[in-house]
Amino acid sequence: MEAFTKNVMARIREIPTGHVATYGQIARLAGKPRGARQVSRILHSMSNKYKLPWHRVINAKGEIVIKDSDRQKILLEKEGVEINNQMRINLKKYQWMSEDMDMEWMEG
DNA sequence: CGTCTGACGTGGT
DNA sequence: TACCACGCCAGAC
Repeated sequence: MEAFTKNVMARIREIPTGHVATYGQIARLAGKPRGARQVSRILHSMSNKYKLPWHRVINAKGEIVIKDSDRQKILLEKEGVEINNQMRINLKKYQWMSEDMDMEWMEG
């Protein structure tokens, strides 16, 4: 298994309950800014085996895009994350602000 | 090895 | 805001 893959799993475990992170965010934290797709692959193949909080990872638009979206929606709602009918989450409100993103909210 | 496949991101329209 | 095209790169085969 690649070091990157291990990093990704470690980062996913750091996502706090009640918050979400995007695939790209996890990829950056794990050292590969362009590795978002790999994060999705890792989730798909390892989340079961390694018991990862896979439901806390969504795309950059704040949407749940997987087939089993209802399952993910339920898991997130149990943690207090609001999701609308379009399977969308308010990232401003629920995104996990990890160390590499401390400039995000300075734009205004 | 070479080729294909995504639970994605970004920039252009 | 929504949609499209293209780049990305670890695994499966």
